[in-house]
Amino acid sequence: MNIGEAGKKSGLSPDTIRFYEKRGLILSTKRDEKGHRYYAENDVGWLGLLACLRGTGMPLAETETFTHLVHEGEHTVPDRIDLLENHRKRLAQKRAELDAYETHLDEKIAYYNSVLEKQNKEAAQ
Amino acid sequence: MNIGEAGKKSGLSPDTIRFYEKRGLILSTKRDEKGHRYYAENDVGWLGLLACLRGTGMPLAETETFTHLVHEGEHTVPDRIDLLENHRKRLAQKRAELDAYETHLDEKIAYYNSVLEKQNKEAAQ
DNA sequence: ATAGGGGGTTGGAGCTGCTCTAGGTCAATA
DNA sequence: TATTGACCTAGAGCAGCTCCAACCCCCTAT
Repeated sequence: MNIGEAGKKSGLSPDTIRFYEKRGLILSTKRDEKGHRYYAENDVGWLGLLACLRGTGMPLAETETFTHLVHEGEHTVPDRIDLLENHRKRLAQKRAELDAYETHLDEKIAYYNSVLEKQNKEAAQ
Repeated sequence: MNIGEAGKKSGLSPDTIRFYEKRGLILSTKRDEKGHRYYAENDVGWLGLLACLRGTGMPLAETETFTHLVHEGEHTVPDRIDLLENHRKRLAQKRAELDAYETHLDEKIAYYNSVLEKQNKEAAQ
């Protein structure tokens, strides 16, 4: 499939895929006779993983490290697990922070609604 | 309190606070006789709200809009509610995406652990 | 009294990670 | 045939910080 479809399936924009390719984050980068990139289902899986890692806040440099590990072969599996588990821990922290922010936001909305109610009451008098 | 303490309490770095000030996002920007910024408890509350909005992904431009509404006075309360509720909806979407990514990540880790186990079994033979 | 450390100030450069633009090729469609 | 649309490239632009140099002021220790 072409880069547009691969983008839709994986959740990355074509621009982002090309950018990642330059940075060495793409495992397979084949071209057809027109020079256009094409991807197999498998490749889209990899793109989806990149989307997942980046979308959960893994820095690009670390995503690069992970890609290198994958390139190096099966003996790097323990290192990959390490890297992903560290990332998962960070993600848990980030989620806790997000929860706190969400509560804060809800409280603010509730507060503004109470202000609005008070304003309406006063206007009715 | 000074900018360092205000930063710690609100979750923003002093650099970020100064940057927001340039962008017009800070309600109160008083200085002491040395030219140093100082903040009251109230101001820190506002900084904390900024941290919350930005930390949940509200674009800076929209945060600016919100600040302008606050400056304009109490009659903008309905607009503020609108803005915050739209943001909350976006946040819910973002959270759903994050949940999906987290599942994806966990699956990947589980997969790598199964690979590792298989490798260990083969090595033991 | 002076040297060092720890806080603050400024303007501006640098960084990350996209995202968009200009200028081009090719294939199909009105 | 001309326009539409999807791809290509190199490189500029943008968001949102983050860091740096160069400076000021106050305090403590030598």
